[in-house]
Amino acid sequence: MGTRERILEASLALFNHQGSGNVTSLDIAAELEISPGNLYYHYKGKEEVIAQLFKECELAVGKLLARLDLEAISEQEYWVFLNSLLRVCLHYRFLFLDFQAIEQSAVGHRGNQRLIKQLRNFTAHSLSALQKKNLVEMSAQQRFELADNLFLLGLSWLCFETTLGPEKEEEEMVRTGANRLMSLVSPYLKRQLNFADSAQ
Amino acid sequence: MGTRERILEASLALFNHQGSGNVTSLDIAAELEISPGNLYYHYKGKEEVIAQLFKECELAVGKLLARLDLEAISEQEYWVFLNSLLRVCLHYRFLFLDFQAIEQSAVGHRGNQRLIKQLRNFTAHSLSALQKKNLVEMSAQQRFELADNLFLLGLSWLCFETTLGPEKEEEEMVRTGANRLMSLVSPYLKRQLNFADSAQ
Amino acid sequence: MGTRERILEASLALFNHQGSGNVTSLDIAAELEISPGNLYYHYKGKEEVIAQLFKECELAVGKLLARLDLEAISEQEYWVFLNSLLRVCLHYRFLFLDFQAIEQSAVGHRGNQRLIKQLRNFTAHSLSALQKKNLVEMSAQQRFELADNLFLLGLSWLCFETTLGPEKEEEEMVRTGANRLMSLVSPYLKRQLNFADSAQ
Amino acid sequence: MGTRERILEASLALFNHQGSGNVTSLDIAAELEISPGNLYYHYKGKEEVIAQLFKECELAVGKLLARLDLEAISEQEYWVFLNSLLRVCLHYRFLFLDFQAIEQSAVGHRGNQRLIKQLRNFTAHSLSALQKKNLVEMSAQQRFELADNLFLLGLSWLCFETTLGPEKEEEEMVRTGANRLMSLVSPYLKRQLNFADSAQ
DNA sequence: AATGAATGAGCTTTCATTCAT
DNA sequence: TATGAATGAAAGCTCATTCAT
Repeated sequence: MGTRERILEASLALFNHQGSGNVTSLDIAAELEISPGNLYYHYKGKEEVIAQLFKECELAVGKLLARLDLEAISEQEYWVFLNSLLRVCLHYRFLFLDFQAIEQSAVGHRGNQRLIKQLRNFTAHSLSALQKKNLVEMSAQQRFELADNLFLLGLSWLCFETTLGPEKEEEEMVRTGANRLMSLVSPYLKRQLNFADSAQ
Repeated sequence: MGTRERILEASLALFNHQGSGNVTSLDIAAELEISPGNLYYHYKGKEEVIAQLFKECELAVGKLLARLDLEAISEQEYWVFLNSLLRVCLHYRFLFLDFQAIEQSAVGHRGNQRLIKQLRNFTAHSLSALQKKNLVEMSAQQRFELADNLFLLGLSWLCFETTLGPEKEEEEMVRTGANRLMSLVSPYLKRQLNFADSAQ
Repeated sequence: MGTRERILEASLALFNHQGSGNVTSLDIAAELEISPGNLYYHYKGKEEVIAQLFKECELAVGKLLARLDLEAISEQEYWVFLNSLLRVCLHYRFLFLDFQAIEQSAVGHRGNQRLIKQLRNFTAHSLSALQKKNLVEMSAQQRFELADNLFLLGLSWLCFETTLGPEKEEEEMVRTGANRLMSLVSPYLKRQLNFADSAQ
Repeated sequence: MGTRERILEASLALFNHQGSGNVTSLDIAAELEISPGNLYYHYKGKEEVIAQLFKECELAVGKLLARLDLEAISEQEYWVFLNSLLRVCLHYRFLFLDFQAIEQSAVGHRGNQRLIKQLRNFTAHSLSALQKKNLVEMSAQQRFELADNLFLLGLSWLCFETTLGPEKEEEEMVRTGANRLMSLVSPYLKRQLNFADSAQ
């Protein structure tokens, strides 16, 4: 793997564990055992590394959402999709945990708003699709509130699982998160959804 | 008001708006138009200011929770209480928004865990009380999940309201937050709760 | 003398001797035996020090020129004045020697152009005054050329005296420079000017 | 053209436009679209490039002066020669503009002094020749002063034309410079010199 | 209590230069 | 010849903290 990629990888790991504000560019260089000059040869600074990671995350989320046809997919497929989405967010979790810091940086406001919008659209559309399939029963007001709550819980779950809770395997964390989200929807369901195959 | 208090006040305002990581001790001194030396006369540093604010917050939450007898209070009283609790969290919101940063500081881990525990206990006990009064109907598993979700939403609502959403009055924000929490409980309620008087 | 002033003084000396490009902010701090942090406490950086010195120079030149009434003064007075002006330029000579470097800096273009304009105006007005007093005889074209040449020689004399020539006392240098300028005018003079008293 | 030559050419252009101090070795490599390694394959560094350019300039000036027989040439020939000399100085102008920087470099002092000496000799000899031909009338003192002034103006004219004045064609600049120098001599001339043919 | 100049450690960044390929 | 990743020294700058007054 090239140094450019190794820098991203190591930075992501450090950012996720210590928060981007607690990691200096020398830390990253030291972790990779490269010189500070070499780091700056590949990226103009920590800012640019974060920006690149942000792009990666946005791209990954975008790709997932692009190929999603909420009205066509089965319940099992939806469950798999939800897990994938949370997996991506977990992978780039420092972006969500250090929200305020990122917000004030160069990537900043614009990028965040775009990403957030995509995720909020996803929760809203998910509920709409459920309703069209006559799987849930709720008022427009309830649907609106629930979509927001799902989105927020999707973000904060990261915080809970990584900062507050006990250490877990990533996959275990993803599953827990997805279940947590589904538990918000479940009281409105007309029947139990069938996730049998995938929710091993 | 004494300088010690003014420092806390100004620091809190700056921390809440810019994130504790983006505020230097000189910023605080400048805001108050006092010398940096004077700041250090009163507190050993930014860390100690944060620690003091943390203590204040913990104390405020503790006081609220101490005089709460969940089984004895009316629905209106509960509503009032919930608003008060969120008001306190909103007041000290940087503590929750900069969670990871605080976690790594001197106040750090211990304190956070204590505060978090108190809040999680509160959501769990609230649901227990509702159940004892036969106002909700849910399984033990559901109760457990819902308590966790309430707690998480209580935390993340802060992030949403202050960083993501449009600017609002503090009281407006508190009410929105409380409603958001209640919307999580409402599908399980046997009857609409009566918050009429206080939810002006 | 305060540290702010001592910084200016030491910087000016270093800049004049080594060229502003060959002096680092640490050099200045070392020269004064103060910490780099202290230097930055007083000035945001080398740029700001240069900007301040530039302002001082511009002010000094401006003050001299402001109280000059070319048509009213005697030949002796003019000679004294010319010496004063060259003394100021010599004092801040790095500004003229590192012209290109300054030009590209923050103070840069604007400031330089202003200062240059003042000095060029001075040479042009000087010749006009001489002509009004019927002391010189030249065509408009000649006057224009000579004014430009005087100005250029006034600038380059600094280079010659400090970089190329042998070391001299400042006062000696000033006198040499003034004589050099006068030697450009002398072929056009109808009679020898009387600087006797002051040209000690 | 070989890479060695292209490096000199590109460096000269960059140095002339931005000043040698504001051009890094990476800038030069980037301008040529070659790798920094390749630059260092041909020259040990920026210093050596400057040294080489200095040599070229000294050589060019030397050649011009070597084949000059001041007492034998016509007025037209002298005019052509003067233009050639200024053309060379203009071509390598950064050497004169960044005088102080060059002075402190490896090429430095020695080289500068040699080059300067050649040029000063030229102005002095030019005036002597004019006098021998009985074309000017001046005292020894005047001749000495004028020679110095011509030399200084020859240097500073570069600064004026490139940094201060409006943009011009190179040939236009050369002609302006030569005229400027002649205007210094003209008051001493017994008759107008005949440059008719060449001063198109 | 309060001031504000001073410190020094450590961070970010730049750049001339090297070296394996 | 040429590449371009890598190095390391040094510059610029920030900031928590101290200290004499």
